[in-house]
This record gives sequence, C-alpha cells and structure tokens, in this order.
Amino acid sequence: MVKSKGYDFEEAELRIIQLWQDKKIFKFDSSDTTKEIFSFDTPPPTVSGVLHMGHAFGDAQQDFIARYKRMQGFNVLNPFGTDDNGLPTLKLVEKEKGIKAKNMTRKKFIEICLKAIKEEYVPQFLTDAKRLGTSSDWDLFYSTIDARSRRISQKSFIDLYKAGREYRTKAPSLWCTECQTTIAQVELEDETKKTTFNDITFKIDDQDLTISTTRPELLPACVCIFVNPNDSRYKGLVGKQITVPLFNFQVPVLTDEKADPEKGSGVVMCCTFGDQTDMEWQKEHKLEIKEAIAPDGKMTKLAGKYEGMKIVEARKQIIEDLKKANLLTKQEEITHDVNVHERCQTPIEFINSTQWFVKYLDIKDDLIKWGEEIKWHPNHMKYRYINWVKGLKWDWCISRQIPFGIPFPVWYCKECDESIMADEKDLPVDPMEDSPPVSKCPKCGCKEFIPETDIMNTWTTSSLTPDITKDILKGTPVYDKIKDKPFSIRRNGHDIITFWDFNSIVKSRLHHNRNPWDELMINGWILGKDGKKMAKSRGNGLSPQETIKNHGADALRYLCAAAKLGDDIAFPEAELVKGKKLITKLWNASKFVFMNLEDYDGGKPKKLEKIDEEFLKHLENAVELVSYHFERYNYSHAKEITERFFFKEFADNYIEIVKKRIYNGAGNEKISAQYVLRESLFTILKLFAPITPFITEEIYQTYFKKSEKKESIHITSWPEYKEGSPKSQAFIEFCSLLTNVRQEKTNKQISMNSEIILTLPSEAIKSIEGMKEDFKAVTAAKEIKEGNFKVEFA
RNA sequence: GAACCCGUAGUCUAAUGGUAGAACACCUCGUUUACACCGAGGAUACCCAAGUUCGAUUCUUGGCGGGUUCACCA
Repeated sequence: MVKSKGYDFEEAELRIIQLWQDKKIFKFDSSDTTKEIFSFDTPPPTVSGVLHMGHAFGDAQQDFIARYKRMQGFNVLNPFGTDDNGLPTLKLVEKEKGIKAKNMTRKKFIEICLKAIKEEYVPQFLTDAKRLGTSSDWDLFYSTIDARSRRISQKSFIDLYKAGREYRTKAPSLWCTECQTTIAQVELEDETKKTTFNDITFKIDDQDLTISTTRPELLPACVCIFVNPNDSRYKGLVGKQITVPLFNFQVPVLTDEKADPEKGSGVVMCCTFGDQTDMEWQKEHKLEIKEAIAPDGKMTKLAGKYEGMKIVEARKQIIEDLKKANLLTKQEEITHDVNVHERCQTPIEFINSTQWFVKYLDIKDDLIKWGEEIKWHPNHMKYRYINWVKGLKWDWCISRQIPFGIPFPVWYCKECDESIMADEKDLPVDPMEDSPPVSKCPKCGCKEFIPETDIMNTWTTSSLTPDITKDILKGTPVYDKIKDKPFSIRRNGHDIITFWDFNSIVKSRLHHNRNPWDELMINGWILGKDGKKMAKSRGNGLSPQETIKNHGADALRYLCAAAKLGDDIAFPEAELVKGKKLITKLWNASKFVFMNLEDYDGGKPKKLEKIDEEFLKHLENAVELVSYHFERYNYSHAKEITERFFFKEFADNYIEIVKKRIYNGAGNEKISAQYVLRESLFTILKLFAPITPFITEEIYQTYFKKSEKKESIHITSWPEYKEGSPKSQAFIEFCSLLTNVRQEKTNKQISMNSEIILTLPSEAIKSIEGMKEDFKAVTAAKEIKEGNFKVEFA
C-alpha cells in the first residue's frame, strides 16, 4: 500500500480528476450570484478520431487562464463541445465503419453517424480532454449535431433569410468532384502539381492563332477568346469569329484588360469555368455558360466523344487528338500551384449549381471595423483577419450536397419554386422526413412541395457556439445576465481565424448587432520535433495520450506553457523532463516543509524574524509580477517567473537559510520560520496551480486541506499583493553575499557545510544587520570578523 | 505580388535604450538530516548595414535569412 517516497503521477492524476468531478469543483454557478462572470467560448474540436496534440496544446493554454480567473474569484463559464456534423464526420464514419454514404439510404447513414458519435467519438474525446486536466464544466456540454444545435442553426438560417441576408441562386461555386459537394474558400489548399502548358492552334479566317492552356479539356466549354485591347498584334482580330479546334464551333474574339500580353501568346481562351478570372469575365461580358464538367468530375455530353471521361483522362485524350490533327505546336512541362480540397487533395472545379449564400460582401468595411473592436491576443493576429476580409471575393456558400449534417429547414413550391421556411415552433425539422408548415403555396396555391436535400456547412453551426452555450443556460437565474452580452473571450488556433472567428463575427453581428466576445485569444501550433506540421504522412506525429501516459498531464501542460500565446513551437521534448523535475522538486520541498511543521500549531509568530519578513516581501513582488503576466494571458512568462522564484529564491536560498533555525531553533524564531515556510509554499503552489494543477492539488490535499476550508486548491483565492510592491533589497543583498561565500567555498574545493571563519567588509556586515545569525547558519560560519572579504577554515 | 511574425550561446529560449537571464548539453568541484530526478561554481550568444541617440541587441529604414497567411496560377 505504501507508495515509494516519490510522487506517482499516474495514480495521483487519475484520483484527482475523480475528485474534481465528484466535488464539482469547476461547476459554473448558474444561481443569481453576484460573482462576476468570466466566460469562454471554447472551440469544439472536430471529432476526427482522438484528441490530438494540437487540441491539447490549445486547450492547455486556455485552461491556464480559466484556472487563473477562477482563483481570481470569477464565476468561470467554461463549456465544452464537440463539432461533429458535416463532411469531416461523414468521412470519419465512412473510413472507420468501412461504409459509403452513397451506398445506403440517407436515413440509415445518419443513424450510423449519430450512434458512432454518441457511443464512441464523444466519450473518447471527453475522456481525453479530462485527462489533460481541462477545467471545463462538463455539464455545459454541446454537440453541433444535437437537437439544440440543430434548432439554433435552423433558426439562424430562417432569421437571416427573413432579414434578406440569404439568397439561393444558381451560380458557379467551388466544387470538389471527389466529395461531390460545394466547398468554401477556406477549405482550399495549394498543391504544387506538374502539368503541361499546351500551345494549341485555333483557326481564324484560315489563319492560325496559337493559344496556350493547361486545361485543353475545357475546349468544349470555350465561350470566347480574349486579347488585350492594347496588344497591336491582334488588333485586327477583335470582333471576328474564331474556330475552336476539335470541336469546330465558333466563338468571338473580345478584348479585356486582364488578358496579359506577356503570358503565353497573349491570347487567352475563356471557358466556363476554368478559374476565377473566367468567372469574372462571364459576369462582365455576359457570356453564355457552357458546362463541360459534371458534378462527378466526368465530362458532359457537351464534350462529345469525350463524354463520360474523367477530367484527367479527357485532357490526355484531347492532347493526343490535337497532336494527331497537327493542332498542338508545343508542349511545355511546368509545375504550378493548383487549388485542392484540403480534405481529399482533389483539384477543385467551378461548377454551376444552385446553392444558398449568406450575403456579406457588401459589409466588408463593417466587418473590418467590428474585428478591430475586439481585443486580440496577441494583437498582430488581428491583421490576419483584416487581410482575409479584404481578400473576400465570394459570398458565403453555406449549402453542401452531402447526407450528414444539419438540414436546411426549407421546402420549395413545385410550381413556382417559392421557398417555404419551417415554422420556428417546429424546429428542428428534417424537410426530407417532415411536412412543410403550409398546405399550399402562399404565392401560387400549389399543394406540392419539394424538400431541400442539401445540408448546411458545418461552420454555419459552429459559428453559433456563443448562442448554443447560452441556450444551455436558459431557465437558470444567471441567464438574464449573459443573454445580451458578448462572451468575455474566445480562444482558438490561428488557423481558424478565417473560418470560425470570422464566421462567428458575421453571425453575431447579423443576428444580434454586437460582437460575440470582447477578446480573442489566439494560440499557435505545436509542430513535430522536426519543426514541421505534425502529419501522419511525415511520421512526426505525437499523441497526447501517449505523452500523458509516459510523463503525466502536468508535464505535458508544463510543456504547453513553454510557448508564448500565438507562437508556433517545435515539440520541445526537453520541457517534459524539466516539467517532471519541477514536479519532483515541488513534492520534495513540500515534504520538507511539512516534516518540519509537525510541532507547529499554524499560528502567527509574535514577531517575524527580519530575513523571514524580507522574504515575504520578496515573494509579494513575485506574486505581483506573475499576476501581471497572467492578466495579459502571458502564462509562459508567469510560469517562468514562478519557477525561477521557486527554485532559486525559495528552495536554494530561503530553505537553506532557515534550515538550521528549523532544526535547532526554538520559540518565536522557529515559529517565524515555520509560519513563513508554510505561507510561502502555499503561495508558490497557488502560482503554479493554473499550469500544473495536479501536483499542486496533490500537495494541497496531502498537507493543506486539513487546515484550509476549500475542497480544492483551484478554488482557493489567488495570493494577495499590493500594487507596486518592491523587491526586498535586503533579501537580495543577503543572497548575493551568500553567493560570494559559496563561490569561495567552491573555489577552495570545500563542502558547503564545512565550518569557516568569515571576514566581511563593514558595509557587508551592515547589510545583514538583524540577520547575522541566519547568515552564520547558512554559511556555517563560526564567527564573522570585520575586514577584507576572506573565507578561512575554522 | 501583399500582409503579418521571427532572426540572441552547441541547442531551445527570456528580458532590456546603459553589465543580455534561464534550461538542456559541456567543464570544475562538492556529496549537506526535502530532493542525485542533488548542490555550488565556470566557459560560451544579440543576422548585416545605415539612421535616431551621449549610448542601439532593443527604436526607425533598408538588406539578407526563416516561417505563416492571403492573392496569382491562360
């Protein structure tokens, strides 16, 4: 039963998690308490297997602040959710279950997804998050697919529709032919691919005209040819008809400034749609739309004999045929970046289809202004947001053509296509299962309706987490206090500023005309040991589960505190060792303190010995500094100051100074040391508590609990300090003199406790006035004489 | 092409308009009734250039190098 003298982190951490849970230490107080609220809007991790190192990194950094705020006396609202709808979840279920959504009914597939989420994915995520020591109120849990989220998300859709902020239209949109759905601008990734730049001969008035393209398979979708209006070479061609090779139809030659005379032959073909520019041209010049590529990535009948071929296949075949017909004059190997879908690496296409959009291009300036009203930590992350908003080219396409997710609460009139929104009281609805709220179309009277089969993109819902969290608290006394207020803060990684933060600001502004939060805390990324993004393909991934098992959650959290907020960091493995060393030292120092407190009744000494008083002063200064940095979410610096103070000032100096008095002293001088040892240790533990909550809790439970009222160190109050509390010069001078003596002993190669006769200059003797006995004790000086500095054997 | 971040010992980092502080690694010594997962000490560092300044690692500008994001990608 008796454990070895050391601290068994695994046993202790699991026991402490249980304790926190049993005593509901992190419960948000939803009564009508007057305690000031500090609220977090926490990123619901995408359920994609298990909690990964990136989650742990960000969650830990948020938890440092959550715990600090709680000890500061705030009523901390710290919910936890999981993001488990839409494409990511669909892909995970397909992979894990070995099934394909398209091979079964939608109903069946959804059933399988919901079951897996509820029984496997979410419980696993919760277990992992708890194991890290995250101080969330687990009763404030939401899933972005649960009924509440579905209701809120659908209501949001209906409200924005009524506000004229949403429209449904047929328009070219970013499309993944693999996933067969529209995707958003943010879901794109660049990939460098090899391809050929082909010089193709077009015929115009029996003349040959060379046009270069990387996408000859789009020839059937060619709608016109552009030359630059200032390009004298082609002036004569403008307005004429040109024949598209192989397909032999005619298109006009037009001019546009965007045609670059320097590129290729200076002549460009416009196809609907090869890229962004094609789309702009189509709009500006009111060109016809030709669809050569179908949603499944195969050529349409517009492509004639190439119909049914996949894009790449068709490209190859067309190039072959051009060669045969002597219409290909040159082929150049090039590498270029193409936009691919981040989830499947498929090059995206622009496909013309009917989609729902949230209109926001008209409020770009406001969005920038609103973003600037938020306090960003670190501040420079704001510019990523601004930069993103400035670059927006599309309204927000929110519809996705996949079976799993939150359905649009809408039906369409079979006759006139009028959108029939669900009744709010019926939400959440599934139009594919439920009936519309009206029996006939209010516009044309038709009695038949077609349900929307698309679902809403997952960010449409996760951008509503502030509303979802508040909804959980509906009906409690605290609700009125939070319902019309922004959250105090949201924390998330810098990679989702443009998804989650941006979309959340959009929604909050459009719905509530206020920002969703006052502040944003943006965490960086934890990279592999090689400094590269962790990826299965690189084999540089590390799992938090494994790390916690081998080193403990405290050690991992300690590691996470090594990076400043917002900074990316290569996994600093050495920090785990450093963290464990700290934990061991805390344990041993506490053991020492309480070993020597057995005859101490907890009372204050009549009078503090001078060095004890000075040390407390010194500590108060450290508390102020640490608090200063925590207040600014600068937990890494707070940790560093605490650590330095603990190792250098407390363990190496103060403990050594009072040791002899503790061992051999009696009466007030001993009680003074005992009092200060206990108080300062407690203070130091509190300063560490947000970073390493387990070891500090274990020490609290073992030694402090019986004389303190609180159930956990994490709900004790943060140590007090006076503003502008100075360092103790007396303590500093005392220690610097001590260092001189130690140095001399080291130079003389004698042990630290060998007795000496010490000669000190008069000003040095003056500086230790009132602390002379302690100085003699810590240096093992039998006597102190006045003169030039000298250390002699006794 | 644009925005932003970053260049400090062998490594990873901190602070700072005036002596640059830790940790790991390295060297020397000591083994003391909390701790050998120890203690005391030592050596080693501000990317380059110009400017502001009495003084710049710090502020400004330019360059070089690394990174992230956005854009372009006929």
